[in-house]
Amino acid sequence: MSDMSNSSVKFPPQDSPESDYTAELTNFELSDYLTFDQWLEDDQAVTIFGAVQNPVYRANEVIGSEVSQTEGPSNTNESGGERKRVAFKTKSEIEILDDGYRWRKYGKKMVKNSPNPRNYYKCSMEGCPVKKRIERDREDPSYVITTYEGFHTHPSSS
DNA sequence: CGAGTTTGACCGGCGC
DNA sequence: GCGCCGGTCAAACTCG
Repeated sequence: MSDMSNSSVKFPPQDSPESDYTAELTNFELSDYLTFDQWLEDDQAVTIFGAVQNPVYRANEVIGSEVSQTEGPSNTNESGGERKRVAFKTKSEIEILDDGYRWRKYGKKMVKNSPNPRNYYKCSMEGCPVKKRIERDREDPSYVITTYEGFHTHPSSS
């Protein structure tokens, strides 16, 4: 499968109405093998998918803003353990989405509940605790589940 | 030559 | 206490 004539990452929102993605995320069913602390709200998801062609890039901005606003009023404020885990599903044929950051793959694991392997990425920048987990949907291989953990403390440099 | 990828091994938590 | 399962490490290899 190599129908990617464009070198740039292209997302299919143009092909389908964004409302379709909204419904997709709204009716998304959380699998048993997936345990996320938080999923993107419908509103955020809609904004993300309808704003740019690269939802991952938007997701990073959303995560950063959310953490900035969340930091402070926390009854369980761990010492320097501020990590935000956000996950969302995207319809894409490729799993390596260019979000403006450089990632280094540090592991691949085969989950039992899914015939597809799970890839573990970490930001190449040292001091950046951001980790990314990419996995394909078990029922819809056309969908890619991306999970971000933490947020970048440095500007994106592609 | 170096950064990044690959792959199996290792480890720690949890359930039984 | 043992086995399963998910996550990480690290040595070797590949590619630019």
